[in-house]
Amino acid sequence: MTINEETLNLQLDLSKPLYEQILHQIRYALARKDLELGAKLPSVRELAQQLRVNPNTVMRAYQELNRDELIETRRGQGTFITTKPQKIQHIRDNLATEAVNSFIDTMQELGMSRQTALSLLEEGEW
Amino acid sequence: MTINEETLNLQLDLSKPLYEQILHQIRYALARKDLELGAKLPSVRELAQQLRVNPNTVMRAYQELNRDELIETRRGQGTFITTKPQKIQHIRDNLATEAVNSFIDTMQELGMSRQTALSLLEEGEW
Amino acid sequence: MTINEETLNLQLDLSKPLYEQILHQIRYALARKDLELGAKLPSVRELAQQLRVNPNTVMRAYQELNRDELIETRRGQGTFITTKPQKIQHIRDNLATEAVNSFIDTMQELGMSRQTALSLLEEGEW
Amino acid sequence: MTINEETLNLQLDLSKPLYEQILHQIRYALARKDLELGAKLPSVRELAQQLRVNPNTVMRAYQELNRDELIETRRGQGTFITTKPQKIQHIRDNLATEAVNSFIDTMQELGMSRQTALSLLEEGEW
DNA sequence: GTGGTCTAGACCACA
DNA sequence: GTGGTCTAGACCACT
Repeated sequence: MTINEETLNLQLDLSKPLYEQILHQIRYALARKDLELGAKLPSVRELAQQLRVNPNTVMRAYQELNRDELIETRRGQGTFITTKPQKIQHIRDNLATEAVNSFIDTMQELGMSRQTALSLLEEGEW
Repeated sequence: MTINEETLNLQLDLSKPLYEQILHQIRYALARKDLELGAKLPSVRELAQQLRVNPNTVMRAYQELNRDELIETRRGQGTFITTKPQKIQHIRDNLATEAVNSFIDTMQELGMSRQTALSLLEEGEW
Repeated sequence: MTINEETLNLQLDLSKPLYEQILHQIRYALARKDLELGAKLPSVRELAQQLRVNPNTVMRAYQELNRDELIETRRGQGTFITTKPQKIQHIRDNLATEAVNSFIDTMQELGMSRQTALSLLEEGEW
Repeated sequence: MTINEETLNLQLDLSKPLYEQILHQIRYALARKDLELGAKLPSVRELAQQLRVNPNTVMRAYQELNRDELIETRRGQGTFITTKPQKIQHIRDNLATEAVNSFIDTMQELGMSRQTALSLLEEGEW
């Protein structure tokens, strides 16, 4: 029912924007359906302390997740994962579609045929 | 033998770094093998004027392409596309590999199987 | 843990490209292993003020060091020396090899024997 | 008695300043004592045509050699190599000393001992 | 005319 | 406060 920093297992690379990394990793954990609906997330301060980053940095990530209604902040109670499975499904679909489109766009920008692109993908390591 | 702005057909979005867009678009045009080896690119000032950006912005893009030896600048003469086809092939391979890896990484981050990923790609619009 | 301008002790000659001199001197200080790994360099603005040059000039030097991964810049935090000793060793080896090759090339271009070159070196002031 | 472009055998890299390359190569050929004292050099126009560069570029190189009195331009007659062997010896010594000092400086800038520098040189390919 | 360096100063992104 | 992008405009180096 309560998610700790260990479960999130956030890995930060100091050379890249921290709030984007936190945002990205929580968003993908949600999309992967690894996290229980309605569960409580660590508080901003708590997470900030554990990650050794400025609370504003964590707050900014939470705010963006809030905007997408993937999480819900209840004043005085804390921050919780949405209870609406369709929100999760929605973001999952979006991220997948975005990845697909981006891949197709890039291959087209390189002037590669669908054929070629697929065969390159086959060769890739999964 | 001389490439004009029309051939490059650069499209700029003012909300993103301009020099990166110029860099990206010329790089992909080269990787697509659309441009003749050894051909002369528009001068820094000329392209800047046509794109309505500052010459320094164009120069920064050119300098980065120079670093990768995709183009060659000759002071007093202008900027030219490399005459070494292997440099072009190299960047083409790199960009394709990068796209493939990035796609695979993202799908794995979403917990999707190779199977699912491929079927999503099949559905995509080419 | 923090490096100041005094430690770097940069000497600028206004008749040569400033950013190259800053780049050169920091690069050699790193190669000399005079600077602590992971230490914070002066901020772009701070160093610019102390050297009485434009911040862009300092930034350009920092960016090139960044490209070689000798330093790492973290937006909002500052600029730090790499923590990877192999990067430092690598640049040290490169700079030494370059000096050796350049010397040999020049002596050969003058048609001097290995013998003669070495004896000239012996006479030189160390 | 007359030196042609073949004897000079100039190799130009278009990506670097042309006049410097011409200057450098003639200067080193002289220092190497490869060229006969008093011999006639190709005319500015002739050399420019053969190298496919602008005559001004060749002229600039000749001017600098003139300044050092390594060559002598006689109006209406052409350009000739100096007849004074001491001028040639002088430039030879200068170029060698410069190479030696530059090598020593660089090694010192890398904090390397005379010992280390010499052993690196021994390893180098001659 | 072509590229290269530098400045002053504005405005944005991140912590 | 720290780095990043962009502009306008000056001056230099090379062909």
